[in-house]
Amino acid sequence: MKIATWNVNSLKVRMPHLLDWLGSAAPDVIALQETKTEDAAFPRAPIEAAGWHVAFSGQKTYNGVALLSRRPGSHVQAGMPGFADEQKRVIAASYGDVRVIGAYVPNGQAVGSDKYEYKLRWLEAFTAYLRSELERWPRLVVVGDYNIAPEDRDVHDPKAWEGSVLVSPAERAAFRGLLGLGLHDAMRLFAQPDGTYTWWDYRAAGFRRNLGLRIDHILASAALAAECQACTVDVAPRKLERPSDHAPVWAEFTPAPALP
DNA sequence: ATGGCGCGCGCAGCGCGA
Repeated sequence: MKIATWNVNSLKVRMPHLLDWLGSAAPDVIALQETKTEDAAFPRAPIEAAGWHVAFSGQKTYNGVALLSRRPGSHVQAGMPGFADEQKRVIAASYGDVRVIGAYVPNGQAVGSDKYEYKLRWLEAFTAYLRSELERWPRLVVVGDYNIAPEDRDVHDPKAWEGSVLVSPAERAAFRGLLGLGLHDAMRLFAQPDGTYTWWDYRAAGFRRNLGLRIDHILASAALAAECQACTVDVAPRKLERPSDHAPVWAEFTPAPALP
């Protein structure tokens, strides 16, 4: 089972890139972030015409998440129960016994800002939510734009970024808290080249110079981490005309064959 | 990298992203 995540930075604008990538990469499930589309205007037709089932939770202009899958999901849930939030940032569905949660973690804008405080509160609620989801769904994958670069090796210039939003100690502690639930960073299950990132600033030729951050992640519960065969960033779509500033990330999970 | 771009909204220029 191939599970992917991609912050598309506007689903409407990125539709051609998305459909191309779905065709070539052929994931079973992909989580999208920053669809920036209210539900009534969600462009289901071209997606369904390409053979995908969809679940989505969006709003005008900002945020918005979706799950696209080859087979229909069950137990679809938007948002986190018990955390009232106008901002559409979470959607979950199950595919067989595999639970997939797609998340768009708040950016936080600047350390100490109201948006940063909201980010930390949000991450606290997310941690509690994942704890309860793990109890119900031991085969859990949590994917999305976490807006956190977990370690210095996930940052092109750790000195320049030190202490700023996306790398601040409190954000990194929150990320470690997610790992502490028993989730595993799928990318780190395999050796990766130095300078493996998932986001590059549009400005200053950030991508060409590989001035990036690794902030999009696939976290897998122990049961699924044991079945993870690969995890990769596909930078190809970032090279296209009018790209998203994020690249898709995917992981392949294959259960061990049953003993004879 | 002080910013530089790209998005939505809406028709000018601003808020936001990371």
